[in-house]
Amino acid sequence: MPELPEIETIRRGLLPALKGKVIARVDLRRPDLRIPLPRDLKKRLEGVRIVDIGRRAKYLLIELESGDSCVVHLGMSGRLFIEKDAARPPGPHDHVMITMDDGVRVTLNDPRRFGLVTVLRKADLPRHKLFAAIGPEPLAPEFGGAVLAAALAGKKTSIKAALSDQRLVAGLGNIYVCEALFRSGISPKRRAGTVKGEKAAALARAIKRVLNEAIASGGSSLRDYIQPSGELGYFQHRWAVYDKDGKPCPGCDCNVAKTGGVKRIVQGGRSTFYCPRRQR
DNA sequence: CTACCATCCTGGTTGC
DNA sequence: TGCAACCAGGATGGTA
Repeated sequence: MPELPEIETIRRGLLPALKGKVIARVDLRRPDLRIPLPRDLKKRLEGVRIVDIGRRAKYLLIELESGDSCVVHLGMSGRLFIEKDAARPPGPHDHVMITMDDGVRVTLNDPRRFGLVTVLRKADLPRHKLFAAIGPEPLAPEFGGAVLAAALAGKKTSIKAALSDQRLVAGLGNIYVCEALFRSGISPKRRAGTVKGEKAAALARAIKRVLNEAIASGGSSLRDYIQPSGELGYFQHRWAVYDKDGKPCPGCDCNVAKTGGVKRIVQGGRSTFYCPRRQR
Protein backbone atom coordinates (compact mmCIF):
# COMPACT_ATOMS: atom_id res chain seq x y z
CA MET A 1 0.00 0.00 0.00
CA PRO A 2 1.63 3.23 -1.02
CA GLU A 3 1.86 5.70 1.83
CA LEU A 4 3.82 8.92 2.20
CA PRO A 5 7.33 7.40 1.93
CA GLU A 6 6.47 5.44 -1.20
CA ILE A 7 4.99 8.51 -2.87
CA GLU A 8 7.98 10.61 -1.83
CA THR A 9 10.33 7.98 -3.24
CA ILE A 10 8.35 7.94 -6.48
CA ARG A 11 8.54 11.73 -6.61
CA ARG A 12 12.30 11.67 -6.25
CA GLY A 13 12.60 8.95 -8.86
CA LEU A 14 10.42 10.76 -11.39
CA LEU A 15 11.94 14.19 -10.95
CA PRO A 16 15.23 13.73 -12.83
CA ALA A 17 13.48 11.81 -15.62
CA LEU A 18 10.63 14.25 -16.14
CA LYS A 19 11.64 17.74 -15.07
CA GLY A 20 11.98 20.03 -18.07
CA LYS A 21 10.50 17.47 -20.46
CA VAL A 22 7.53 18.15 -22.68
CA ILE A 23 4.66 15.68 -22.61
CA ALA A 24 4.38 14.35 -26.15
CA ARG A 25 1.49 11.94 -25.84
CA VAL A 26 -1.11 10.83 -23.30
CA ASP A 27 -2.89 7.52 -23.75
CA LEU A 28 -6.00 6.97 -21.68
CA ARG A 29 -6.92 3.33 -21.58
CA ARG A 30 -9.52 3.12 -18.78
CA PRO A 31 -11.36 6.22 -17.66
CA ASP A 32 -13.23 4.73 -14.69
CA LEU A 33 -10.77 5.11 -11.85
CA ARG A 34 -11.87 6.32 -8.42
CA ILE A 35 -13.04 9.52 -10.04
CA PRO A 36 -13.48 9.58 -13.81
CA LEU A 37 -10.57 10.93 -15.81
CA PRO A 38 -11.35 14.52 -16.84
CA ARG A 39 -12.48 14.78 -20.44
CA ASP A 40 -9.88 17.43 -21.18
CA LEU A 41 -6.97 15.60 -19.50
CA LYS A 42 -5.26 14.73 -22.77
CA LYS A 43 -5.66 18.23 -24.15
CA ARG A 44 -4.30 19.89 -20.99
CA LEU A 45 -1.22 17.66 -20.79
CA GLU A 46 -0.02 17.14 -24.35
CA GLY A 47 2.56 19.62 -25.57
CA VAL A 48 3.08 21.08 -22.10
CA ARG A 49 6.38 21.20 -20.21
CA ILE A 50 6.83 19.67 -16.75
CA VAL A 51 8.48 22.21 -14.45
CA ASP A 52 8.47 20.33 -11.14
CA ILE A 53 7.04 17.38 -9.24
CA GLY A 54 5.59 17.88 -5.79
CA ARG A 55 3.78 15.87 -3.18
CA ARG A 56 0.99 16.55 -0.72
CA ALA A 57 0.03 13.73 1.64
CA LYS A 58 -0.20 10.68 -0.64
CA TYR A 59 -0.84 12.76 -3.76
CA LEU A 60 1.78 13.22 -6.44
CA LEU A 61 1.65 16.63 -8.14
CA ILE A 62 3.13 16.91 -11.62
CA GLU A 63 3.44 20.65 -12.09
CA LEU A 64 3.19 22.03 -15.61
CA GLU A 65 4.37 25.23 -17.22
CA SER A 66 0.74 26.04 -18.02
CA GLY A 67 -0.09 26.45 -14.33
CA ASP A 68 -1.90 23.13 -14.26
CA SER A 69 -0.98 20.33 -11.88
CA CYS A 70 -1.57 16.73 -12.85
CA VAL A 71 -2.71 15.06 -9.62
CA VAL A 72 -2.03 11.35 -9.17
CA HIS A 73 -3.15 9.14 -6.28
CA LEU A 74 -2.24 5.46 -6.23
CA GLY A 75 -5.04 4.28 -3.98
CA MET A 76 -4.26 0.83 -2.65
CA SER A 77 -2.87 -1.02 -5.60
CA GLY A 78 -1.57 1.70 -7.89
CA ARG A 79 1.97 1.56 -9.24
CA LEU A 80 4.01 3.79 -11.52
CA PHE A 81 6.40 2.43 -14.10
CA ILE A 82 9.02 4.39 -15.97
CA GLU A 83 10.52 3.11 -19.19
CA LYS A 84 13.11 4.45 -21.60
CA ASP A 85 10.75 4.18 -24.53
CA ALA A 86 7.19 3.27 -25.37
CA ALA A 87 8.04 -0.06 -26.98
CA ARG A 88 6.28 -2.38 -24.55
CA PRO A 89 2.66 -3.01 -25.47
CA PRO A 90 0.17 -1.97 -22.79
CA GLY A 91 -0.55 -4.65 -20.20
CA PRO A 92 -3.59 -5.33 -18.05
CA HIS A 93 -4.46 -2.45 -15.68
CA ASP A 94 -2.22 0.02 -17.51
CA HIS A 95 -4.77 2.83 -17.32
CA VAL A 96 -2.82 5.97 -18.16
CA MET A 97 0.39 6.18 -20.19
CA ILE A 98 2.30 9.43 -20.57
CA THR A 99 5.14 9.66 -23.08
CA MET A 100 7.71 12.45 -23.00
CA ASP A 101 9.30 14.22 -25.96
CA ASP A 102 12.48 12.19 -25.41
CA GLY A 103 10.57 8.88 -25.54
CA VAL A 104 10.50 8.18 -21.79
CA ARG A 105 7.14 6.79 -20.78
CA VAL A 106 5.40 6.77 -17.41
CA THR A 107 2.58 4.29 -16.84
CA LEU A 108 -0.04 4.18 -14.11
CA ASN A 109 -1.01 0.58 -13.41
CA ASP A 110 -3.79 0.04 -10.88
CA PRO A 111 -5.67 -3.29 -10.70
CA ARG A 112 -8.16 -2.20 -8.05
CA ARG A 113 -8.73 1.22 -9.55
CA PHE A 114 -8.89 3.03 -6.20
CA GLY A 115 -6.38 5.50 -7.58
CA LEU A 116 -7.09 8.68 -9.47
CA VAL A 117 -5.58 10.97 -12.07
CA THR A 118 -6.88 14.45 -12.62
CA VAL A 119 -5.69 17.90 -13.61
CA LEU A 120 -6.32 21.07 -11.63
CA ARG A 121 -5.04 24.62 -11.54
CA LYS A 122 -2.08 24.62 -9.17
CA ALA A 123 -3.29 27.80 -7.53
CA ASP A 124 -6.62 26.15 -6.73
CA LEU A 125 -5.20 23.04 -5.10
CA PRO A 126 -5.30 24.21 -1.47
CA ARG A 127 -9.00 25.00 -1.73
CA HIS A 128 -9.94 22.00 -3.82
CA LYS A 129 -12.11 19.32 -2.22
CA LEU A 130 -9.31 16.76 -2.46
CA PHE A 131 -6.88 18.89 -0.46
CA ALA A 132 -8.84 21.40 1.61
CA ALA A 133 -9.23 19.20 4.68
CA ILE A 134 -5.85 17.46 4.69
CA GLY A 135 -3.85 17.89 7.88
CA PRO A 136 -0.23 18.91 8.45
CA GLU A 137 2.68 17.25 6.67
CA PRO A 138 4.48 15.18 9.29
CA LEU A 139 7.92 15.81 7.78
CA ALA A 140 7.51 19.59 7.84
CA PRO A 141 9.88 21.23 10.34
CA GLU A 142 7.00 22.78 12.24
CA PHE A 143 5.39 19.40 12.83
CA GLY A 144 6.13 18.27 16.36
CA GLY A 145 4.50 17.45 19.66
CA ALA A 146 2.56 20.69 19.82
CA VAL A 147 1.08 20.44 16.33
CA LEU A 148 0.24 16.77 16.83
CA ALA A 149 -1.30 17.29 20.26
CA ALA A 150 -3.45 20.10 18.86
CA ALA A 151 -4.72 17.79 16.10
CA LEU A 152 -5.54 15.05 18.60
CA ALA A 153 -7.03 17.28 21.29
CA GLY A 154 -10.52 16.24 22.32
CA LYS A 155 -10.62 13.24 19.98
CA LYS A 156 -12.32 10.28 21.64
CA THR A 157 -11.46 7.84 18.90
CA SER A 158 -8.43 5.55 19.16
CA ILE A 159 -4.98 6.94 18.42
CA LYS A 160 -4.73 4.35 15.66
CA ALA A 161 -7.85 5.64 13.92
CA ALA A 162 -6.84 9.26 14.50
CA LEU A 163 -3.39 8.88 12.93
CA SER A 164 -4.95 7.13 9.94
CA ASP A 165 -7.27 10.11 9.42
CA GLN A 166 -5.75 12.32 6.71
CA ARG A 167 -7.51 15.36 8.20
CA LEU A 168 -5.42 15.10 11.37
CA VAL A 169 -2.03 14.12 9.94
CA ALA A 170 -1.22 13.78 6.24
CA GLY A 171 0.20 10.74 4.54
CA LEU A 172 0.10 7.97 7.13
CA GLY A 173 -1.57 4.64 6.37
CA ASN A 174 -2.01 1.40 8.20
CA ILE A 175 1.63 0.31 8.08
CA TYR A 176 3.36 3.48 9.25
CA VAL A 177 0.74 4.15 11.92
CA CYS A 178 1.40 0.72 13.43
CA GLU A 179 5.17 1.22 13.23
CA ALA A 180 5.14 4.73 14.72
CA LEU A 181 2.92 3.66 17.61
CA PHE A 182 5.22 0.74 18.32
CA ARG A 183 8.29 2.94 18.35
CA SER A 184 6.74 5.43 20.71
CA GLY A 185 5.35 2.75 23.03
CA ILE A 186 1.76 3.92 22.68
CA SER A 187 -1.10 1.43 22.57
CA PRO A 188 -3.16 1.71 19.38
CA LYS A 189 -6.27 1.47 21.58
CA ARG A 190 -5.47 4.56 23.63
CA ARG A 191 -7.88 7.48 23.27
CA ALA A 192 -6.36 9.96 20.84
CA GLY A 193 -7.08 12.96 23.05
CA THR A 194 -4.97 11.53 25.86
CA VAL A 195 -1.82 11.68 23.74
CA LYS A 196 -0.35 15.04 24.67
CA GLY A 197 2.72 16.66 26.18
CA GLU A 198 5.81 14.48 26.15
CA LYS A 199 3.83 11.50 24.77
CA ALA A 200 2.75 13.55 21.76
CA ALA A 201 6.30 14.81 21.26
CA ALA A 202 7.62 11.24 21.35
CA LEU A 203 4.96 10.12 18.87
CA ALA A 204 5.75 13.00 16.52
CA ARG A 205 9.43 12.06 16.64
CA ALA A 206 8.59 8.41 15.98
CA ILE A 207 6.45 9.37 12.98
CA LYS A 208 9.23 11.46 11.48
CA ARG A 209 11.80 8.78 12.13
CA VAL A 210 9.81 5.92 10.65
CA LEU A 211 8.93 7.95 7.54
CA ASN A 212 12.47 9.23 7.04
CA GLU A 213 13.97 5.79 7.47
CA ALA A 214 11.57 4.34 4.92
CA ILE A 215 12.40 7.09 2.44
CA ALA A 216 16.12 6.60 3.04
CA SER A 217 15.70 2.86 2.60
CA GLY A 218 14.01 3.43 -0.73
CA GLY A 219 16.75 5.76 -1.83
CA SER A 220 19.69 3.69 -0.77
CA SER A 221 18.52 0.26 -1.78
CA LEU A 222 17.68 1.09 -5.36
CA ARG A 223 19.67 2.96 -7.92
CA ASP A 224 17.71 6.10 -8.75
CA TYR A 225 14.76 4.54 -6.91
CA ILE A 226 13.90 2.52 -9.99
CA GLN A 227 13.64 -1.24 -10.02
CA PRO A 228 14.73 -3.30 -13.04
CA SER A 229 11.08 -3.60 -14.03
CA GLY A 230 10.82 0.18 -14.17
CA GLU A 231 8.62 0.24 -11.12
CA LEU A 232 9.08 3.22 -8.88
CA GLY A 233 8.81 3.67 -5.17
CA TYR A 234 8.73 0.21 -3.66
CA PHE A 235 11.45 -1.21 -1.51
CA GLN A 236 11.95 -4.00 0.95
CA HIS A 237 11.69 -2.74 4.48
CA ARG A 238 11.76 -4.59 7.73
CA TRP A 239 8.68 -3.84 9.76
CA ALA A 240 8.84 -4.24 13.51
CA VAL A 241 5.20 -5.16 14.01
CA TYR A 242 3.23 -4.75 10.77
CA ASP A 243 2.07 -8.15 9.54
CA LYS A 244 4.11 -9.80 12.33
CA ASP A 245 1.19 -11.43 14.13
CA GLY A 246 2.57 -14.03 16.55
CA LYS A 247 6.20 -13.13 15.79
CA PRO A 248 8.51 -11.94 18.56
CA CYS A 249 8.41 -8.20 19.04
CA PRO A 250 11.89 -6.81 18.27
CA GLY A 251 11.98 -4.93 21.55
CA CYS A 252 11.00 -7.80 23.84
CA ASP A 253 13.22 -10.66 24.87
CA CYS A 254 10.09 -12.51 25.76
CA ASN A 255 9.20 -16.08 24.95
CA VAL A 256 6.62 -16.06 22.16
CA ALA A 257 5.11 -19.32 23.36
CA LYS A 258 4.30 -17.58 26.64
CA THR A 259 3.44 -14.05 25.52
CA GLY A 260 2.01 -14.60 22.05
CA GLY A 261 4.41 -12.03 20.58
CA VAL A 262 3.03 -9.32 18.32
CA LYS A 263 -0.74 -9.16 18.47
CA ARG A 264 -3.20 -8.47 15.68
CA ILE A 265 -6.48 -6.75 16.44
CA VAL A 266 -9.08 -5.13 14.18
CA GLN A 267 -9.88 -1.44 14.54
CA GLY A 268 -12.33 0.23 12.21
CA GLY A 269 -12.30 -2.83 10.00
CA ARG A 270 -8.51 -2.64 9.54
CA SER A 271 -5.74 -4.78 11.01
CA THR A 272 -3.62 -3.28 13.78
CA PHE A 273 -0.39 -4.94 14.87
CA TYR A 274 1.21 -4.07 18.20
CA CYS A 275 3.10 -5.35 21.22
CA PRO A 276 0.79 -5.30 24.25
CA ARG A 277 3.78 -5.41 26.60
CA ARG A 278 5.63 -2.40 25.20
CA GLN A 279 2.68 -0.32 24.06
CA ARG A 280 0.49 1.20 26.75
C1' DC B 1 -19.88 18.18 15.17
C1' DT B 2 -18.08 13.36 16.09
C1' DA B 3 -17.91 8.50 15.55
C1' DC B 4 -18.60 4.53 13.11
C1' DC B 5 -19.58 1.56 9.18
C1' DA B 6 -20.29 0.10 4.35
C1' DT B 7 -18.66 0.56 -0.16
C1' DC B 8 -15.67 0.57 -4.08
C1' DC B 9 -12.13 -3.21 -6.53
C1' DT B 10 -9.41 -7.50 -7.92
C1' DG B 11 -5.14 -10.37 -7.09
C1' DG B 12 -3.49 -13.45 -3.90
C1' DT B 13 -4.21 -16.64 -0.27
C1' DT B 14 -6.78 -19.92 2.34
C1' DG B 15 -9.90 -23.74 3.05
C1' DC B 16 -12.55 -27.57 1.77
C1' DT C 1 -6.45 -30.36 -8.18
C1' DG C 2 -10.15 -26.96 -8.53
C1' DC C 3 -13.01 -23.73 -7.10
C1' DA C 4 -15.23 -20.68 -3.85
C1' DA C 5 -14.76 -17.79 -0.09
C1' DC C 6 -12.21 -14.55 2.09
C1' DC C 7 -8.91 -10.82 2.82
C1' DA C 8 -6.14 -6.59 2.05
C1' DG C 9 -7.12 -1.18 2.83
C1' DG C 10 -7.36 4.59 1.09
C1' DA C 11 -10.89 7.52 0.70
C1' DT C 12 -15.58 8.80 0.90
C1' DG C 13 -20.39 9.11 1.81
C1' DG C 14 -24.08 7.84 4.62
C1' DT C 15 -26.11 7.15 9.19
C1' DA C 16 -26.81 7.69 14.14
